[in-house]
Amino acid sequence: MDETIARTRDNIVKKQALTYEEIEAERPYGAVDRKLYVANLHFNMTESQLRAIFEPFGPVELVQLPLDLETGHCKGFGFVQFAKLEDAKAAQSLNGKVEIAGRTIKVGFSL
DNA sequence: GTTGAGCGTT
Repeated sequence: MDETIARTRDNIVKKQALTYEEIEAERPYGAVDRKLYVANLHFNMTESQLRAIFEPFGPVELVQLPLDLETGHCKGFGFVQFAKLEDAKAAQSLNGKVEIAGRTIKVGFSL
């Protein structure tokens, strides 16, 4: 009986681990529901600049600016992930309203 | 050292 319990426990552990990996596989870029896609950025925009723009809405968990490994510059778009969904929704209102380095940024939820 | 719609390397 003890062995059965131990085996069941192991199965539960493995099941949880598998489920976690499945989640990771389905969400390779993290919490997409709390992440905003920010486009029309100036090419020398940096993560700290981007963070500074969105932080007033709430805690920013993650800022990503995919870099072109050839030039080392950002591709002109990025991602801002908030700790709370409500903050992300509030920050979405910046779409078309904020101009940085002469360019009006686009803000929308990540795909 | 340039460009300009779009959804990402870890």
